[in-house]
Amino acid sequence: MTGPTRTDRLPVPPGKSGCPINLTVELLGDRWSLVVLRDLMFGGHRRFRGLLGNSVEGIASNVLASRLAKLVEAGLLTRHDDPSHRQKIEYRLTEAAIQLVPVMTELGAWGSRWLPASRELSIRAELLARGGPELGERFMDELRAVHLEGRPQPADGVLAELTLAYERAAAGGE
Amino acid sequence: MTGPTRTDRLPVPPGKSGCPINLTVELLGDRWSLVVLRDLMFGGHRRFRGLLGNSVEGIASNVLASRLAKLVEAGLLTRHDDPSHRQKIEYRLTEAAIQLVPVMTELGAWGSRWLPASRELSIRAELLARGGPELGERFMDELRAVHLEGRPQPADGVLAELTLAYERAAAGGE
DNA sequence: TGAATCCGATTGCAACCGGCAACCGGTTGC
DNA sequence: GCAACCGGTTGCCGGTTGCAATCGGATTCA
Repeated sequence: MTGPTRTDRLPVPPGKSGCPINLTVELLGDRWSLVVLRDLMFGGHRRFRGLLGNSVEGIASNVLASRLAKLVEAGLLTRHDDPSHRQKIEYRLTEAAIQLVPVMTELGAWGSRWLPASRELSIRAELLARGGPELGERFMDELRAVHLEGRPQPADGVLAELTLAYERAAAGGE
Repeated sequence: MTGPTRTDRLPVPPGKSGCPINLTVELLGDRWSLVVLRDLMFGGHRRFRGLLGNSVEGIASNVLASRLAKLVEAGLLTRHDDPSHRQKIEYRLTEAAIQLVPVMTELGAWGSRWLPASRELSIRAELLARGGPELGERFMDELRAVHLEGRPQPADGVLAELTLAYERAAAGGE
């Protein structure tokens, strides 16, 4: 149930180039879009303040606001009010965003191979890459359960495994 | 023979974040870097004028110049003088850039699924994605032969197959 | 010898984007 | 009532980007 049919395609206004790589770069090729999506996928944060403060890189609030708006408009995120707290807004990944998991996996694998990534953070990326498409599918199913169906984050899921491995490395390696 | 060892790592000046995804986005997450690499991989162009004029999107010459310089400095491209023509300069992919093939594959697959990519150009992306890691490895070996060892572009290689499929689609579909 | 052409860029200019810090109105818990 | 917290907004500024014109050198051709 992962392959979209024709009607699943997002209604994006036509650019000049029909090249799929170029279109993806036009949409996500900036300093922050993929970082925001990364934090929504792996960081567990789903609200403005969480995304603002807890990322390692320190995005500015105006940039975060504009990126969230752009990603919502592009159909990669949805906004959800929290009924218990009128001001709290949750951003959830859509199916299109969840299907970016393989892209993230490859980006992470490449970066951990060729760029000076920290060992702890590389471990998550390498685990995910080594797990192959099967692990990716499991992770995507987990994201679907949480972001599309609103289920709680499972304590024994893929993300928990990755985080555990990261924390073990951070504790043991430093 | 594709996994780099420790000494293969590029000497990139340390940023603030050790996250492999963020580092990759910092390096390649702009409007043009991946497009230039795409044209070097799939377009067959290896010189300034070819990259300037033959891409669908129309990059400006100053931006192309600065991207090429950045990619050379980052270790993703190398410059080669043409002995027969002192002004002609060939840009060739390095091993690090060649290993971006899986990233390109996933970006193309995602874009062709979720963005309004043209059918002809999507066909190449989908063929490459459907070929799985085996086709990716074949393509990377082909790129190694051409860009690292200086061999001529094989007429029966992966790129030729993809281009043929694209041309068939362009001719038959329009 | 000279002119046309091609080569990899560079320059000047305007628009835009990102980083920074201060601030906003509304909501919640105490 | 009040401090803390919520998702943002505003203004400022420097760097980056897009765009068009142009550059000096190298090659080709007559």
